[in-house]
Amino acid sequence: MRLTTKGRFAVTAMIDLALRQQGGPVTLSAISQRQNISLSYLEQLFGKLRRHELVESVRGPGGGYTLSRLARNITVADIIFAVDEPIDATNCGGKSACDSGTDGKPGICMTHELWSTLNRKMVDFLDSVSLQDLVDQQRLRQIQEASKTSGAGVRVNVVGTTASPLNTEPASISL
Amino acid sequence: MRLTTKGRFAVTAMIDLALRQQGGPVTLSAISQRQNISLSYLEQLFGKLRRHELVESVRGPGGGYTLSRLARNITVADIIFAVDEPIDATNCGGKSACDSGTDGKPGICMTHELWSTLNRKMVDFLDSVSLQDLVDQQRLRQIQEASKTSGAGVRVNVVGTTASPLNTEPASISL
DNA sequence: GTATACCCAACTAAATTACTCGGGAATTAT
DNA sequence: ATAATTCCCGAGTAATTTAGTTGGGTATAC
Repeated sequence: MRLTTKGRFAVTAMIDLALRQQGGPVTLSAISQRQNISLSYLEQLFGKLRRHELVESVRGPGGGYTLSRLARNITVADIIFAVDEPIDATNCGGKSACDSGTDGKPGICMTHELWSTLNRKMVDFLDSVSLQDLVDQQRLRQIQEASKTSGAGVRVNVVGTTASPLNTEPASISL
Repeated sequence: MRLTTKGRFAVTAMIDLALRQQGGPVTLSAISQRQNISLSYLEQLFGKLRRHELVESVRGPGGGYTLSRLARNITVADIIFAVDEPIDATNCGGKSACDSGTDGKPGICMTHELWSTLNRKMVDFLDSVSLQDLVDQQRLRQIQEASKTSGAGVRVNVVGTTASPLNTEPASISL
């Protein structure tokens, strides 16, 4: 699992899409302007997202992209794997004396195994965070931002946010 | 936080160092041969690790590198940050109309904020995994590997492994 | 039939990765 | 002293990735 700015672009664009798609398909040019990502780059990313069946496209005027599943059922790991196909982590693949150290000790090829546990844990973690979690978090931020400018005291009870690694704050927040 | 093969090389080399340093300083050429990483590349990585005070160097014959702290007190996040200094995640830094969307809605600059929660959670996770956790995991694998070849039934009680995200298996394993 | 919008392939500049080369400087052993 | 070992450092470099451009298409709504 790699984690680069490419994956960040994809996740950011998917959050933008999830936040806006209730009004019909969202165009890439709109996402491009809002998120400041070049249109052609978005086209490439969404080509991969579509081929991995995370989004669906509608052509023609009024067209754009929609999520092909509920945001709750799309994980960050799904998005990152779609745009950033995994590389093989072996760098001694049949190359040299892989299973014998030079010091005579009964060496095991560590390079194959050392990273795997951590990598699997990372994937598990990113798979536990859904797009909906990030959308909820973003909506919370927007509400908090609005409260700072208005100054009016409003109590908002956020429901439907299931327990997730991202929801460490209580669901009911005072504004 | 980026997660590339560069960070994987650094973590792998640090596990190798932690596994061997009880016999004095470990040379980079030994790590290079065992882990199949070029010596000069290791020198660059360990230059950064040393400047971030994760390792200490001893020059001359019999020299090499040792950990500058206990493996328990070095986290994966420490290593990755040392070799892969973080980039700024803002791509609209003072560039254009950052706080107003083109659709007239009271847009907040999402690009600044969208990734931050996930990124912080990733850092928290990688900061919860210590080098010692990975060493313990690797030692367990070596014992399990040895038991497959010998076939003798031995019960090993692994102590001193504090609870961590990586130690999901019971500490006492039957071989 | 025209504007919208997705679709696609090739190309490119800049950055990063992983590595090589060629020297130093500090330390130990002889 | 001298030699061997090992860290230290900077410059250079081929391959890859990133992020973007260009220039076309195709499907659809009006």
